Amino acid sequence: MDDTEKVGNSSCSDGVLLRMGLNDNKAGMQGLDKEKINKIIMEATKGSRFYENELKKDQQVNQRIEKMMQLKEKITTQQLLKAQLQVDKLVIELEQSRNLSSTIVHIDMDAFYAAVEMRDCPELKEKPVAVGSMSMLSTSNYHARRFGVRAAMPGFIAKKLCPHLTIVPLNFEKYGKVSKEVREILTEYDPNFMPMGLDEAYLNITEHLEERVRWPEDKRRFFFNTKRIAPNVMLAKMCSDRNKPNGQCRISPERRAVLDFLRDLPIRKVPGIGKVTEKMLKALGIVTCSELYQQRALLSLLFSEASWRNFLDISLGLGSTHLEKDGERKSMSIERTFSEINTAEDQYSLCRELCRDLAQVLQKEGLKGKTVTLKLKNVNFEVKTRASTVLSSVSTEEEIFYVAKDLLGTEIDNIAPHPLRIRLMGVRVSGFLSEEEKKYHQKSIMSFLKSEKEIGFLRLQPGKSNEECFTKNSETSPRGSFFDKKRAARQLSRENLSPSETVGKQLFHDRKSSADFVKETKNVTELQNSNMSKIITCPVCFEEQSSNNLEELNRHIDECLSRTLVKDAMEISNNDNSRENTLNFLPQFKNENVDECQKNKPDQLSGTDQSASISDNSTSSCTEKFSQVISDKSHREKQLSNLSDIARNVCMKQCLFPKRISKDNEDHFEKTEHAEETSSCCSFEATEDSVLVCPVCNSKQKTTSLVSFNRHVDVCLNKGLIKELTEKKDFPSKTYNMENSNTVGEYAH
DNA sequence: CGGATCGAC
DNA sequence: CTATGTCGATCCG
Repeated sequence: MDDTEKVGNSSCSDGVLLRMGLNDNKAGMQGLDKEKINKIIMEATKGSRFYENELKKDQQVNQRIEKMMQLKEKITTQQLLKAQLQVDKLVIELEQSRNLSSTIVHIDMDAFYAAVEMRDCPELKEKPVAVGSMSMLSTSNYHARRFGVRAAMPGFIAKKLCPHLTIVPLNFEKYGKVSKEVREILTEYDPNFMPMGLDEAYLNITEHLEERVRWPEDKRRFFFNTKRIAPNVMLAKMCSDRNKPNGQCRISPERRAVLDFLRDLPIRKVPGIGKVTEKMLKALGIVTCSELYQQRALLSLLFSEASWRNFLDISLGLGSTHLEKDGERKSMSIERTFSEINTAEDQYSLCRELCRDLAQVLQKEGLKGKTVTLKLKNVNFEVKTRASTVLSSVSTEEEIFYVAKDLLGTEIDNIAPHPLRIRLMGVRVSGFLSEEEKKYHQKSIMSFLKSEKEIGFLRLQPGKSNEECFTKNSETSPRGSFFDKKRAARQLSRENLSPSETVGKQLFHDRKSSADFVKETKNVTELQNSNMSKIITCPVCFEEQSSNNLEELNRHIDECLSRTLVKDAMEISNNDNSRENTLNFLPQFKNENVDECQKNKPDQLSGTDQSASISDNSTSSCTEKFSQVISDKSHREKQLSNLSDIARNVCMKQCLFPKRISKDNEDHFEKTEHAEETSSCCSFEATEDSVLVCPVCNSKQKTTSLVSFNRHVDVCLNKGLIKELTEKKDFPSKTYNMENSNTVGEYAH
C-alpha cells in the first residue's frame, strides 16, 4: 500500500484526528472535494462509540503534549546550550559514520490488491473499486480515492462517499501468488532482498549495479509503479512517496543531495513517525526534517534517549545501509474482532480458540514463551491488556489457555455483576527463550551438577572454558548489581507459591470443567508426594528442592537459569542507558559544583550521595575524565562483575545476605529506584531528618534516599570484598581508587 | 514485569 | 438494517 492510501490526518473543527484522510482531488473525473468528504465522514462517524473513543484518545495525546510543554518551560537557556554541545558532539560522530556506498531500492506496488483484482476483472478498471468489506477496506483504486475512499476506512462509510463503489472481498491467496511472481523477479536483482508484506520490498542492488553497469532497468511491470534508489533504507522508503503514482525517485549518494531531499520533507513521511509523534512535534513547531534538526538540543531534553537519537538520525538522513535480517521475533499474537460477545461461556470458548490458533503458529516456528497476554476491547472500543508471566515456557493450546483463561476470569470477576461486553479478544505469547537459553534446556541436571562441582561457580556454560565464562559474565552483567536481592527474593517467593498456590488460583477461576488441567494437577500431586525424599539443592538458586524427580528438577534449574539470563539482559540495557547519562553529564562538572547540578538539571541524573567521590576527582579535567571513563569502562566492568559474581556466590552460599533497607516490599523498592532513574527532575532531595547508618562501614549516611543508601551499601560491600580477596593490601590502591570513584559515577543510576 | 501506546500495512 | 482491523515493537511507570 502506498503512502497516499495511508492515513493523512485531517483535523476536524473540534481537533479530532480521524483515521480517514483527505483526497488530493486531482483534476478530472467526478469526485468530491475535501470539504464534502469531511462532512460525509463526520456525519457517518459522529456519535458512534468509535468516535467517542477517538475523542478520548485524542484528549490523552493532548495531555501528553501539555505535559511536554510544561517540561519545556522549565528548561533554562543554559541547559539548552549544554544539550546543544552534547548533541553536536554526537552529530560529528554520526557524520563521520555516514556511509553512502550502498544503493537501496524500495519497491512499492500501488494499490496492490486493487490492481490485482482489476487485472482479473477488467470491467472494474474504469470503476471505483475498493478491496475489503463493509466493515473495513484494505485499499482502493485511484478512481475510488477521488471520492475519499481509502485504506483503513470502513466500507459502509466508503459507500456513503461513493455509492457506486464496488467492494471486492479480500483474497489473500491470490495476492500471495502474484506477490510471489514479483519476488522471483526481484531475486534477480538482489537474492537477499527483504520483502515487507505482500506489496513492498527493499533491495540492496549495490552488487547488482557493479555487475551490470547498464542499469536503469526495464523490468517494469504494470503493477510496479515506484522504484526508489537511495543510499539507505530509510531514504529509499521515503523516496516512494515522491511522484506518487507510477514514478521513480532517486537520491544520489552525496551528502548534499540527501540533505536537500530532507529539507522540506514533512516528518510524517518518515517511517516510524506516526500520527502521535507528528502532533507532538508540531506542538514544538517542528514539521519538516530540517526543523527537526534545528531543534535537536531541545528534543534531547524532552524525549527519551531512543527517541531523540532516532530523530537525529532522521534529520541527518542516516539509516541502515544494509538489509539486515530481522532479529529474533519477540512476540507472537493473534486477535479477532467480532460482534459483541457478552457471555462468559462464549468468551472462554473464544479464548480457547484463539489459544489454539496461536499455539499452531507458535509451534510451527518452534517458539515457547513465558508471558501470556490477553487483550480485550469492549464495545466502547476501550482496550485493555492483561499479562501473566509463568515459570516455564508455554506453547501448546492447553498451556496458553491455562494462563489466558485465568486472566479472562479475573476481568470477568472485576466487572461483575455486569457482563463483560467485548468486541475483540486477542492472545499474545512473548518472552521467548533465546538461542542461548535453548542450549541450557538441552542439558541434563547431571551435567549441571557436575560442572558446578568442578568449578564451584554459577552460570558457567557447559562446554566453555572457565575463562570464557568469566568473560561472558562480565559481558552479560557489567553492572554486577550485587546481589540481585530481588532476583533471589522473587525466586524464593515463587518457589513458595508455586506450584500449589498457582494451581489453586487457576482452579478457582476455572468456571468450566477442569478436565483440561488434569495433567497439571497430576504433576503437582507427584511433586507433593515426593516431598520427603532425598533433598537436592538447586545449583543456581541454592534452594532446596522438594522433588527428586529428575524432570522436575531439570525444569526448575532451567527456569532459574532463564531468569538469570533475562535479568542480566535487562541489566545490560539499563546500564547502557545510565552510562549515556553519565557521559553526557560529566562535562558539566567543569563549571558547576555538584549541588548546583542537582538542582538545575532536570533531565540529568545527579550523583546524589556519591558527590563526594566525584569531587575528589575534579582535579582532572572533564575531557580527561570523559575519555578515562570510556577507555577504562570495559576493563572495570569485567573486574567488577567478576567480583560481584563471586560476592554473590559467597553471600548466597553462606546466607550472608547483607540487609538492605527497603520500605514495604520488594516491589516498592523497585518502583522507587526506577522512578528515581527516570525522573526528569532531579529526584534527590536531601531531607535532614533521619540518618541512616551503613551496616558495612558503620558510617552515617547523609542521604535518606533508599536507592542512594542501598547503592552505598553495595559499594561498601564491594570494597570489603576486594580487600578480602586481595588480603587487605595486594590490590593496587590506585586502581582501586579509580575503580571506586568512577564506578560510583558510572553506576550512580 | 505489566500495561498502554505507537506505527506499519 | 448494522457496521471502524491485525500485528509486532517499544515506551513508561
